Amino acid sequence: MSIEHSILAVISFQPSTGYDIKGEFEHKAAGLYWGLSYGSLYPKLKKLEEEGFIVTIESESEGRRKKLYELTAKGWEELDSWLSKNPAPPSIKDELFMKMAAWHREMDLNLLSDHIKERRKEAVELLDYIRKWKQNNTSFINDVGMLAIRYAELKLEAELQWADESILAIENDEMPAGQDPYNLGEKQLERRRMAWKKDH
Amino acid sequence: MSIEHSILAVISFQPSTGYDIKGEFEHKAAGLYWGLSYGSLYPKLKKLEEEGFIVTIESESEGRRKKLYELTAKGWEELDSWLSKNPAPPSIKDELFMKMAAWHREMDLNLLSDHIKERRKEAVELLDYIRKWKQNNTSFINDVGMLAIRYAELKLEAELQWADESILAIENDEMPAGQDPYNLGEKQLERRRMAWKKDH
DNA sequence: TTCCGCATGTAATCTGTTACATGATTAC
DNA sequence: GTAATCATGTAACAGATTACATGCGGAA
Repeated sequence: MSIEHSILAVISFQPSTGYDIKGEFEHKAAGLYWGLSYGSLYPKLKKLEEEGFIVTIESESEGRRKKLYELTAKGWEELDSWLSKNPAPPSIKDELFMKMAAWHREMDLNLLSDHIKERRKEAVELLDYIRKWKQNNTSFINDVGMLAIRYAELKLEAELQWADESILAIENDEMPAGQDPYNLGEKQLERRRMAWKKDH
Repeated sequence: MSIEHSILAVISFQPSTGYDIKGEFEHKAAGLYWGLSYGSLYPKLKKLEEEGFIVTIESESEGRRKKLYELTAKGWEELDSWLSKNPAPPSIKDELFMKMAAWHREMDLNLLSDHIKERRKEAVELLDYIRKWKQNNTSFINDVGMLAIRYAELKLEAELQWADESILAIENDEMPAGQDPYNLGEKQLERRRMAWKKDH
């Protein structure tokens, strides 16, 4: 039920429309927590209203069709109870990690270093965005929020450090030594050759 | 199609059964890349075989029913092509981050520090697991794989550092200053009180 | 002989996205 | 006047999980 709670969290900052909420997930969050699409957002808002966690406090204002949602007492209680519960461990899906784990001897290392450079670029951009955000004098960020931003910053700095180290290692051919007790690396090459012969 | 590729990647290490693959995602990966359930694994293996990326090389061996899958030439090609493509940016879903962003003045900070301590504990365990893994002399890890492990290590170390910093900050009441240009913090408390009065 | 690990699979369900449909307001 | 942004919503589809169903082999 985590997405529903995130919606309650966004509304807790200030009464918001579905559109506002989507924006909050798109920009502020940029890569730090997950996004959501209108296709799931609007049905969920409807459900949260039916269940009494939120209410529409404004509708069809100034000729323009819009619904501003606000938390009810029940909504605040639910938010507090969610905040109190131990958060689930982070779930990370990192294709770069998977690809490195699967990288094999016949793959060009320059390709990998391109991937890492690209990742580095993304990290620099995000880091830049976050650093501006925390002193833009526009967003509401309380002291705990600052701790959260520091969390994101440290992780990105670690990513950057790793990227620099790794690019250097690849370019200077100073890769760390692996381990291969059953000689699977050699067997892998052999299996590849076999597959090739068989299928061609 | 990323999960399918991860399956090909696991088989590339050595011919594997569905059960083996599940295990690889469960243990080795522990929090570093995503898991998958039998409910999606077996249908995908079937599909990959139908499409000619993998073949069954052994079946019903030693009386026991089992299927060992191996990559075909087409499978190796698909794997190489996937490795060559720029990996998608990592997707992170971190409830702790969301909760901190939503933390408000009426919430007890000791609860938050408990959450962070729990997170710290998880990070220590994972770090310990990874450090043992990279010198267990049992797993096949090549030089690029070592780079991947270093990646995970650095991120976990950053997490640890942040946790220590943050717990200290909370306990010594030395929280970083936030920003609140529109005084939303005060308004939030007022909105809470209003909701309470209205609904009770 | 009973439990645990190995091993495969399906059906119901849940959760979310993409693409589509609609329309008002605002900035250029 | 026209493009971008604000704004809400649905239907078809994609993707994955949970729970269930089955059964062998080895260890205690």
